[in-house]
Amino acid sequence: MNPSESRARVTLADVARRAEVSLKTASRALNAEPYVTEHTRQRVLEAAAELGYERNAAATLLASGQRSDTVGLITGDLSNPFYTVLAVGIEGALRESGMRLSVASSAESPEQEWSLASAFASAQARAIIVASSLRDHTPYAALISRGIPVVFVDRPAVGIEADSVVFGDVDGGRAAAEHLLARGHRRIAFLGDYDWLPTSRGRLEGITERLRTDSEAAGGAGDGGASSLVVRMGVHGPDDAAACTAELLALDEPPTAIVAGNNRITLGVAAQSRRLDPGRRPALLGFDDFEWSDVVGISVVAGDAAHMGEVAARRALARMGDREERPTQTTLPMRLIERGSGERLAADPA
Amino acid sequence: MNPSESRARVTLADVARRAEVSLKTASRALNAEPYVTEHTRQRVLEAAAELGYERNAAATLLASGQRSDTVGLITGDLSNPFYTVLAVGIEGALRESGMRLSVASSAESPEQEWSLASAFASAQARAIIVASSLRDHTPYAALISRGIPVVFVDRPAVGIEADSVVFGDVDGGRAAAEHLLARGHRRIAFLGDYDWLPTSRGRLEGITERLRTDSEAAGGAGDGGASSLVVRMGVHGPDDAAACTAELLALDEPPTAIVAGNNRITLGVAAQSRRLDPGRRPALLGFDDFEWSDVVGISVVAGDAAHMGEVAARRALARMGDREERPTQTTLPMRLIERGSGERLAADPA
DNA sequence: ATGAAAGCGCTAACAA
DNA sequence: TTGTTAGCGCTTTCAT
Repeated sequence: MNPSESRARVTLADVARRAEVSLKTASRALNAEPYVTEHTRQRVLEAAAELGYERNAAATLLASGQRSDTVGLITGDLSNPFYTVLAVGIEGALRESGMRLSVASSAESPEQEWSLASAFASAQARAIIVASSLRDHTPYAALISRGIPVVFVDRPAVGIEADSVVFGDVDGGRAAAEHLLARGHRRIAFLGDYDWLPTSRGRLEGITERLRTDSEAAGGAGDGGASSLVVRMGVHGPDDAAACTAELLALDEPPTAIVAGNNRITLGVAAQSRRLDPGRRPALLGFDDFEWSDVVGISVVAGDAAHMGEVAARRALARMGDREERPTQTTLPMRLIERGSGERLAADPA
Repeated sequence: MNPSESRARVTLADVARRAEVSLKTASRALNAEPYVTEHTRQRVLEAAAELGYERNAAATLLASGQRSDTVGLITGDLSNPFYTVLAVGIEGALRESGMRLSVASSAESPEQEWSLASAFASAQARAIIVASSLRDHTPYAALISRGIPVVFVDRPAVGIEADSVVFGDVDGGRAAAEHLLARGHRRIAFLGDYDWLPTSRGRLEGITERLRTDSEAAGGAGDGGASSLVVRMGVHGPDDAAACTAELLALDEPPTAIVAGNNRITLGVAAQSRRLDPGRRPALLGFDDFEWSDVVGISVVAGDAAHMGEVAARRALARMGDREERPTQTTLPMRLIERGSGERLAADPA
């Protein structure tokens, strides 16, 4: 039936037979274990090469009862640069320890995410790192208790105690508000992603808090500058953000500054605001950095995604050491990077 | 030793015991196979849930002799948007067929790449899609003959006959040259990545060819406009590209137009050229599209990466159907997208 | 230094 | 409809 190729899988037994040694000896030779004569080792290696032998990972895993050397990463969007930079950070840290990274995407679907997590678990993944789209993470408790370390990144674990590595979103929000207030802005808009996302909430919280403080001070001093915040949540993706920006700019009293809740939103806002005369564009402050931000001149409040990845990977690695320590919550700093768009002053009220 | 958790793995046997059925019945119930009473199925499912059972994928794979439902993708750079968009395209197509995608990065190392490919193979991956960093792909022949479909994307297979899906780089190069010539440019620079990369070579080839044609015509007609091409290959990454751009612009007779060989190079060139007065910036034409290109106003010659991913995935899927067809070479079109930077005219020689 | 036997957790044939 | 018996390909004891 089969024209030319020898399709039958080559097994270790085949190699052993060809090298005229026992199964175990072949196994030892191939695994570079001690107690094999150099001579026999060579014989086995040759036989394996001639036969085109390739170890069956499933069998190895099963027989040894070990877990694989792969760590799974689940993100909601393979193409979001934030997550890909995160992935690079994770990979670098894992590589140092001889581990591999397998990246999968949930396409932001909670069901997909859980299905992927289960798949990783049943494939004996060594650990799972997840930027979760779930609102509640109790299901993950089962994986953890089964001995699979789970590290939550970017979005903290909800409903269970687990390791997580996140950015200081609230502080970031405060910094953003502070920055704009200092430049005279009193009508500020915040465009945030889905409002159940911890990042969106945190960033908004920081902004709100800082503006409230300002308003109170203004009220007390009576210097006339009570600030107002327009909030649009549930803005998902660039197109949505562009539409929302257009709407805001068409208001009677449009905001003089816009804060974009993440890199996708920043793109939409920038695209839309670019249609205005340069002099009439609102100040723009984005969350999360991106490669072109420098060229485009967009100021951002951002954390180091690659570093977040490293930290998360190390946490996972540490957990593999089977230490029964308490879960840790790591918060990484965000900082404001000035590039022009966020430094535009509020126009003087004519 | 173990404080609180019941660490022992729960096996199918445990579930069967608890449900008071045989191993096989439990297996059938869990796999939704026919010939199980609704009643017993429920019992088994409950038992599994109570015990926190999770199937051991390694054992399943081994026992069934099947391959897994995962397709592996190997790229050189997890964070390059070109590859991540490609990955999204692949994933979408695979999802329709119930397959999963596992993405891994070779960090552009040939050794890493081969190690990953082997790992995918021994993990029973259903197929492998690779944007290869290898100069020669004969090693992949072994995988293919072992029954694992391998599809080469972005860079064609070298040294073996295998499926590949690439862009029409040469045509793209021609289009780029044509576009610039039409706008009066006669001193053009091309910054390309490593010169062994088929994409770099092809793009350069197209440009060279078109310019040669032009020069011959000019020579014949004697209209004075023999064009010159400055080529810099081995330009890898934005920083390198920026440095190279600076160097070119400092020439006595700097190029009036720059063609950037890929998206990373485009970034570097744009960043550098931004330092000049707007009126003095060279025309810029990049290869490969990227999200911010529209906002930044950079003209590009690009193919549809997501579509490439889909096509590659479908090719892989088709191969899984065990058809012994001949390998196919698919070439996808690139088109030129005008956004401003590539339409600047060559300054009149004063 | 090498080998024989047992079994990892599961599914595939067969019975019953 | 359910259960029994063999393995899948490999690594482990425990000999030799």
